[in-house]
Amino acid sequence: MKHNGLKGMEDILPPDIAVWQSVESSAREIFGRYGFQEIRVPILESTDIFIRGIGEATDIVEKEMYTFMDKGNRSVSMRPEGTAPVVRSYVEKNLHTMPSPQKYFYSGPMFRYERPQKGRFRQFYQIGAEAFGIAAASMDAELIIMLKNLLEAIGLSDLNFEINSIGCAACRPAYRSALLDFFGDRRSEYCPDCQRRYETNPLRILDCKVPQCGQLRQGAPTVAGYLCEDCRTHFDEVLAILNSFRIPHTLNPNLVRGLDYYTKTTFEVTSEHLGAQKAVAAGGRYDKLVEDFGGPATPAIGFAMGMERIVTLLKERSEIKQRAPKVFVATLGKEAELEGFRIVETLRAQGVWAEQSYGSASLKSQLRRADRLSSEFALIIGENELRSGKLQWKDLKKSEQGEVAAADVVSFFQSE
RNA sequence: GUGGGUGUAGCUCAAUGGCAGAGCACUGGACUGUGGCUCCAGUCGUUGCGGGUUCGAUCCCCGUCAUCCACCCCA
Repeated sequence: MKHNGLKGMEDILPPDIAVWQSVESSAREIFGRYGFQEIRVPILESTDIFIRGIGEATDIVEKEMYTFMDKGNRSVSMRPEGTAPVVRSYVEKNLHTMPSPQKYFYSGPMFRYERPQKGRFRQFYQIGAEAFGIAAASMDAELIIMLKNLLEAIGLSDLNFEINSIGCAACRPAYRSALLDFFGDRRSEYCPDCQRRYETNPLRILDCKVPQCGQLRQGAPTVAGYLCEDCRTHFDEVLAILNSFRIPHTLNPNLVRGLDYYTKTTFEVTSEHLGAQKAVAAGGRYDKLVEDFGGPATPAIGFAMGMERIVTLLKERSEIKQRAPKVFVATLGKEAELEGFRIVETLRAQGVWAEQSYGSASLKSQLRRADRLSSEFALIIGENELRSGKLQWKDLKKSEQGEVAAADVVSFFQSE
């Protein structure tokens, strides 16, 4: 009986895994320089932290969560994103008592029950960063610059940075009602999805892809005109810093983040080389969330990167190189086999990747295996070599061969 | 949840209403202790599954499942 993995759940195998590891280690390295420390939070959380955090009326909460009752009859959910659990932890562990800002990053799987498509999976991996305690625009800018530095470090420099401000609790209601007024006039002419959005999330009408809707919304009020004094100056400062650091970015007044908790700055990094799911990273400020979770009023901002999408781009850009052993030890006869095993272990103990041939086979087939592993060298041990104490080495790339004393094998391969 | 494309060997894909194929990969040999290149041979299939039409279906029809892409939504 053959079993299949679940829909939208992918295996990550070598050699791809090397790309994942290199992105993760770059993230660790660069986040570290910015003072972001790793935080590991559970995959399973009480359902209500996502309802509170992401928003009751969002698709994620309404229809995409893996939610079930545990054996204690509590409703639990597999995390569909990382911010809500981190905020829960920040509040629960009283991390606001630590010096501000507190900066954290996380890495791991998220789960959403959606139809898979290019760049979208039911289990997908995010690396995210969250900074708590600073309201200043320099925090926004620092986070965006850090993200850019990371993406460039891993070899992605042709990405689009889009940025917007969606206001705060003080100014968003006015903007929202202005939009409702505008859309309401010709509401029946919009697509069915937009008519639904009119009720659920009118800001979404702004980035509807239906051409008809694009026409109709010409002249719609923009968020810029409705930002309050505080949001306006904050956004201007963010942009001013990005400009002074020469960080290319596009103002996108239609950039609407779907999660309820966002305030003020929102941003998204997209690629032209992906399918419809082209956002490789996205984030924004969420100045009210900590308070909503029962903590002290604490401004915060964060982002998350979609690992699969980043790995897709990196794989397009360069061949993944297979790891290959330094030396493959081929042996003939029982005695040589044991001696070979000893040498392999000695090499490994000294940090050299060595492979052995596991039992008897013709020398030909052993060398064929060495070649298939792309081993750099073969080391041949047979009766002659045992007798003389001189082992045959062969450089499989250059097709050169020579001998080396058994006692010198380690230094030979270490220096080669 | 909605719409469309695709399901044939381990992989990439042919084929015809009439015996299911190729390339790659794999194993062995040519080469008895020397890989790659070449040549030769060999292994691998309920043509996704179920039903229907037909003398006969991998092909046509219906259903179903899987998968991919797109919508919705989102990293």
